[in-house]
Amino acid sequence: MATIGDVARVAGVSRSTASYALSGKRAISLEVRQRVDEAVRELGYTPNAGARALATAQTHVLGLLVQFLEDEFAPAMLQYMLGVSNVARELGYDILMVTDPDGAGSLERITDSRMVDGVILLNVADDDLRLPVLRTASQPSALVGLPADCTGLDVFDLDFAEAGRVMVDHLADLGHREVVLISQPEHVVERGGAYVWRLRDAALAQAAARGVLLHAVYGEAQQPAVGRCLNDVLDRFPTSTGLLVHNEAAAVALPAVLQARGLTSPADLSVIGRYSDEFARTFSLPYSSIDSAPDRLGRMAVRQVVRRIENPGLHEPHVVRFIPPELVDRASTAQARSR
Amino acid sequence: MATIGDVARVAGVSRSTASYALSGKRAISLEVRQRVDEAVRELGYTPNAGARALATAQTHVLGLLVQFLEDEFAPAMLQYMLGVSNVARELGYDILMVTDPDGAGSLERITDSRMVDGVILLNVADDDLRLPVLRTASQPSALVGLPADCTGLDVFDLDFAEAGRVMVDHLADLGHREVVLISQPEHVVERGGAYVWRLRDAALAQAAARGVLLHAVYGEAQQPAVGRCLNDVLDRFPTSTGLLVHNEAAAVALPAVLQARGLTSPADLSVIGRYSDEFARTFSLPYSSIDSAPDRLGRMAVRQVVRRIENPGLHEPHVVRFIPPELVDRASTAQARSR
DNA sequence: CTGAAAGCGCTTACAG
DNA sequence: CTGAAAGCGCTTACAG
Repeated sequence: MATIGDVARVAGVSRSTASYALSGKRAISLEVRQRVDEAVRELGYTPNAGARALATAQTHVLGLLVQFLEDEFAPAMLQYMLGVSNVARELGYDILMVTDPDGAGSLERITDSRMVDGVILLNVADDDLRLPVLRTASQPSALVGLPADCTGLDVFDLDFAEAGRVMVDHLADLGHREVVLISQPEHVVERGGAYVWRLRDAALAQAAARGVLLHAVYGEAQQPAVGRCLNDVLDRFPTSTGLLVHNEAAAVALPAVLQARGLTSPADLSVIGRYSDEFARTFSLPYSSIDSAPDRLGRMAVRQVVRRIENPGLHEPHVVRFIPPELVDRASTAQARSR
Repeated sequence: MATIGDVARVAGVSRSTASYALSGKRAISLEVRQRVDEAVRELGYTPNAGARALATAQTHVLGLLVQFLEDEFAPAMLQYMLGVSNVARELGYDILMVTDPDGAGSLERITDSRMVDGVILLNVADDDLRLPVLRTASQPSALVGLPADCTGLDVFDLDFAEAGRVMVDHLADLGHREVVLISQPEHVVERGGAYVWRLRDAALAQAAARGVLLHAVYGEAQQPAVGRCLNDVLDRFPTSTGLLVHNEAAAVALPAVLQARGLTSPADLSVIGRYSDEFARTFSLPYSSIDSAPDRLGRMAVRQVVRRIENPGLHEPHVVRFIPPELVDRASTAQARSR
């Protein structure tokens, strides 16, 4: 493999001149620049990333920490990963993907060894073990998901509380008086998935305020439990006219369950989910939904990390940014009537 | 951040001794080893990955090239990615994930700049633009998926031809005389997805040999086209008693379609899919299937690349390895009867 | 506008 | 069993 020394020799200049000609960091005579460019072409020269990283203390790599947990629906995570990866590439960064179940350990490893310039954390838990590591790391980072303590962290998340209110308001406005909310499995909450109760508690409060009876239940994440759970809920709350689905696996399973019971939405049941547009397309989900906007959140997180990486001077205060929920109407809700 | 120089100073030894004490590459007195270990702990020392890569010409990073194409079902790719990522970690490698649509360009970039020690390619096309790049790269690589020309490449794939035969045999043995095969969208074939016709052609040949009338049709990859297509197929071939689904999106959509038409499997229709166990679980697919074994293929590919990386001496011939299809019985097939 | 030199943080022959 | 030194391939002050 050709080195910059080879380029310099072929172009008949010093290594520093060759380097500057390539980086454009100082003025170079047209003639020299052309000779260098020519040498680069001739040799097929590409700078060695490791050497550059060592010299500049910048790897142009971002760590992406994902966890695939049993009680979460894996395909939903993919959306976030792709969002992050695509934006990173636009901004000139590569992605080191870490799927290790021992997130904290891996995080420490990739930051301490300076493999990455910054880090993006997905599926953040309330009391995430990775956060202490992150706070002592010297690289900037951003979270997608809200932990209990945001001190010293940049955090991006959907405003789940507002999402809960929007869902309830939407059905209340249509005259629904009894509604069921199916959340993620209870285990997700125990593990620190605060978004579950953030949405649920706000929904409950709003329901109370609007005079709506809201039954909040935990769902399941894997089949066949999901299907059973949905049937169970429909059996237990026969007079409910609305269904809020804060659970991707349940949303995916719902069409078959409704069909089996001879129910149609919105005629028999008004349904609102919470998933991205892309997700709805992939699984052909016919329900209106609060857009979880994974691409947008991924984009915000990456941008923020890159800003901090590239402007080490500015010590801007850390931000906690909630994006407002948007209801994508797929005509799965209607005026309430009894089932 | 502490360097090995700091460690050496604190331990009162030379940098080389500190380095050897850590790598274990030469005998070190117990006392010195302890002093070095103590210094490492005290300073929280972690070797700088870039510097090590420069010195050893090994990054311990593997490139993982994935493409998310419109006409493929994204969640199916995830299985392969996780398989690769997990095995890589077991073997001490990190994953640089590249999702760039310009696979060839990205591949050249990460190999030429020596960001990776080796490369794993997913969704390989018959005439894949990335292959010429791979052949000139100095790092070893492995493909999951069979291209037209395997020269100089290590290739791992499911034996799709045999899979087609197994599917047909299974139904033929049960007395089915007319069967439909739904493949991936035609566009996948045009793009070079040879696995589609490898399975189809073998299925057609076997069907002819067994006296089975096999209708081979292309499916769709996205809703709502998938559902329409399935209904269409069931309308067009009303006397078929078996359905072979070589199309993840169609498999996911099938339960709802059958239910809507009042059909049950296997009573009304014997169904065999082709997807992994994990996929079946995630989507609650009740159909027997040829296991696509993404984890196993990922594991084989990574192992092979790592073997080549770590034994640069042995110039073993390249391998093209097909794994034999296994039918996972989920009781969705039965003796043929007319619909 | 260009060059010689130092330095980034490691590893590993070479010497003793 | 240990150390001094060279080298991996870049970048970037320092000098002219």
